[in-house]
Amino acid sequence: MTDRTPAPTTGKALAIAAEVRRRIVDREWQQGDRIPDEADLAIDFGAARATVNKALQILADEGLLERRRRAGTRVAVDPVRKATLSIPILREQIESAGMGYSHRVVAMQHAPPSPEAARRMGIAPDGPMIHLRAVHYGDGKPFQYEDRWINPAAVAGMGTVDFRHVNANEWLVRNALYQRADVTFSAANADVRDARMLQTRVGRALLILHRTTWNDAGPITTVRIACRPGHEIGTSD
Amino acid sequence: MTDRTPAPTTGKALAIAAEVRRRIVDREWQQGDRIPDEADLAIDFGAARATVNKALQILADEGLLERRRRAGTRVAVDPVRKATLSIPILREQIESAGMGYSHRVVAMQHAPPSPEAARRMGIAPDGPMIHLRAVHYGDGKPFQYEDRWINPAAVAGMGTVDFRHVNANEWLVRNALYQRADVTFSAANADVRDARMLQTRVGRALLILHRTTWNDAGPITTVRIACRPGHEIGTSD
DNA sequence: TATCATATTATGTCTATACTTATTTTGACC
DNA sequence: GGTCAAAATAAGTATAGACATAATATGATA
Repeated sequence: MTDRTPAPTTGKALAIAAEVRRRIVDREWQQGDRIPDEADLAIDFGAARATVNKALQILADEGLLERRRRAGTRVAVDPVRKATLSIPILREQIESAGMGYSHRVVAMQHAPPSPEAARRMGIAPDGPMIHLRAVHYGDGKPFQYEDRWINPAAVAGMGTVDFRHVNANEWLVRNALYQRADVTFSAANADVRDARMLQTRVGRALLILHRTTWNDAGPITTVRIACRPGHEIGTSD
Repeated sequence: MTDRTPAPTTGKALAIAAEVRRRIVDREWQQGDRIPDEADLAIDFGAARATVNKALQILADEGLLERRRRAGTRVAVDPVRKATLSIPILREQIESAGMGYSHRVVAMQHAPPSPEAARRMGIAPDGPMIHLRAVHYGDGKPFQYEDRWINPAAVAGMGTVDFRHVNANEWLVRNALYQRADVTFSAANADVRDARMLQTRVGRALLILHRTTWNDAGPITTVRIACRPGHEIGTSD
């Protein structure tokens, strides 16, 4: 968090991107300004146009530039930069923190999805699904309580898996690659069940993460994850 | 094969990426497998190696492939795919929902940062900063309560701005481009002040967003945003 | 003056080639 | 068998050239 290399200058394209970024941040090129075209920049920087193109693409992806054919490249007026959020497998997170990971399935049954689960998956609440509730522990202390619905129709071979003994998240990550995912953050006061599972008081504010994934065959799984009190999830860019 | 175009496959590189993604998702190439090298794929797909390289880079960025020089390209064992989180300007969010936006500064003073603010900015809590508290409304109802510290040393010309009348977030977005940002999500029970500002009860679970930005000159601003009860922030990929 | 077809232009994309770099293979040598 | 240096290899990156495409600028026409 503390080391902040101002110029990650490995590679000519990245060096050019860094220099252009500096000019924008230092307001040499102001918001809304048209910047020189790729051909000119290529001459200025002594690089091929393809290299300049790559550099400017990077900055456009960051949201710092807006590019349109023929119209040229402009510094974005409202530079909404995007942060990348990666949700690692909890086991790895816990183990990389030097703690021992464990995991306990609290309940498992076959049932039609709850109205909310069906809404998140964007389907009618009819077909039977696997309903799983589990707690993840680090060094014996509860870290996350998950309430998950799994659509057996979405992945072949799911019928033979006993999710009472297999970590559902990890199995799904490895065996049911999704094509689209949806993640939302919210907050909720712990209800009786949340409080019991996470060993905290009813009413404590919990960070709630809803995650739903889909593939060709439809929704794969939707899960509500309640994080232990005080937990933070961060993205850095 | 060729008549099946379900994905927006404009561009040869994107088409190749889509096809490789399909092979992975359909498990023709399994996790951990080494896939053919760029030169072979270039022949298979009838493309230049640079084009295949671009396609595979996309998938590596998505987290679906792991690439190492000389060692080749493998399907990721734990395909942790990344979601992109973009935090738009609240005014735009509210106005695009067809609501009227307004904004009220509750307090503004010059003071050394709180210990927590200093910690988030990674500095010693000494120099004077601007401390601002404001509420953002949509159709007169409170949407977010923000508690912000601004470092006047980080941006030239900040001294002349009266943040009582200017939207600090928008001014900063336009005038203090950052080079690094840090965003974390957490949850908190509304304290007396949160509850008053957001017109809710003490103890309600609130989604809290901490956001800190830096440039060359050091930290620009750090803000704690308390969202109205029930608010969700989502990312989709 | 307004409208529409045409030319122009900046970015988008692909290609072929070349060279660089990290890593693994190999093989000589002890 | 073990060690280490050299060869081989696959990705990383850059380049010049080419054509495609979308948007703008221009000029002819009504």
